Amino acid sequence: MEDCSCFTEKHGEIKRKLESSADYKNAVEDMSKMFSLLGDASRMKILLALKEGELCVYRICETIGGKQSAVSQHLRKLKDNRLIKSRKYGNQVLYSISDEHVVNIIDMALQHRDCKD
Amino acid sequence: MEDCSCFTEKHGEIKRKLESSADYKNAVEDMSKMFSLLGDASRMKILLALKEGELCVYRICETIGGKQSAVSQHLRKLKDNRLIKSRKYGNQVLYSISDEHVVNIIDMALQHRDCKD
DNA sequence: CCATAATATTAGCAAACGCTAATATAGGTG
DNA sequence: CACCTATATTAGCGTTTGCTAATATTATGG
Repeated sequence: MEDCSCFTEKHGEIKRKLESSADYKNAVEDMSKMFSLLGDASRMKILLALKEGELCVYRICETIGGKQSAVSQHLRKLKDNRLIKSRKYGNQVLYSISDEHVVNIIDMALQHRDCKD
Repeated sequence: MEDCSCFTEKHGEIKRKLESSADYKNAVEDMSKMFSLLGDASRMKILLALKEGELCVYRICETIGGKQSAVSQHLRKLKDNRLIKSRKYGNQVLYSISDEHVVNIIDMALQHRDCKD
């Protein structure tokens, strides 16, 4: 346990950063927060739909097959964390993906999935 | 609502797939499952540590500052979902990242984070 | 074998989460 | 203004999640 050779200098660096770098700790929090938002099937469906272009709430519900209230709550979370943005259009609100990184991450996950089949 | 112009052919395609393609539905489930695993700060720390090379459980605990039991449970989840793999080395078990896609996704998220600062 | 070290597992609990149903808000139209 | 449509918000509930503490398992060394 003391002579455990698996622990390298690079691991020590991570340990140090996790212990004393507020910046690194924030990065970890932010990343896991973002992933937890992607980690829900309903929100993933919403993002997959919005990847094809902006949509109003009603159409999102229709596309993913969810109730308006639930969808609205998901949209708020996604928007609060800047994964999506919205604009008003008359009576309705049009949502779209705000961050291309998100698209890239989802695409990469899709690829990842495809490779396994 | 009926004449809503935001809904395009591509959205319709997503809708159709979500309704009738078992494959697509599975992909959505798998992706969100994987993201939910990344969506926990403790597990993210573990993966960041393992990104630097394989580690035994004791050292993982030390690196991320977590209790053995909790870490062990996280490791099991990560392993069950093939994000990490393990090999026995005498008394101990060495864990490492099993899927390079995971590394890529984390790296991309790190980039994403850095851009925001 | 026995003792110890490393890891895994289990039960129980508190917090977080996602959903539903109900209600509120706000814009568009007669 | 009154009404209707689109969206947002809230409260309440059942489920899931991650943690701790305790216990079990497995391997090594005397």
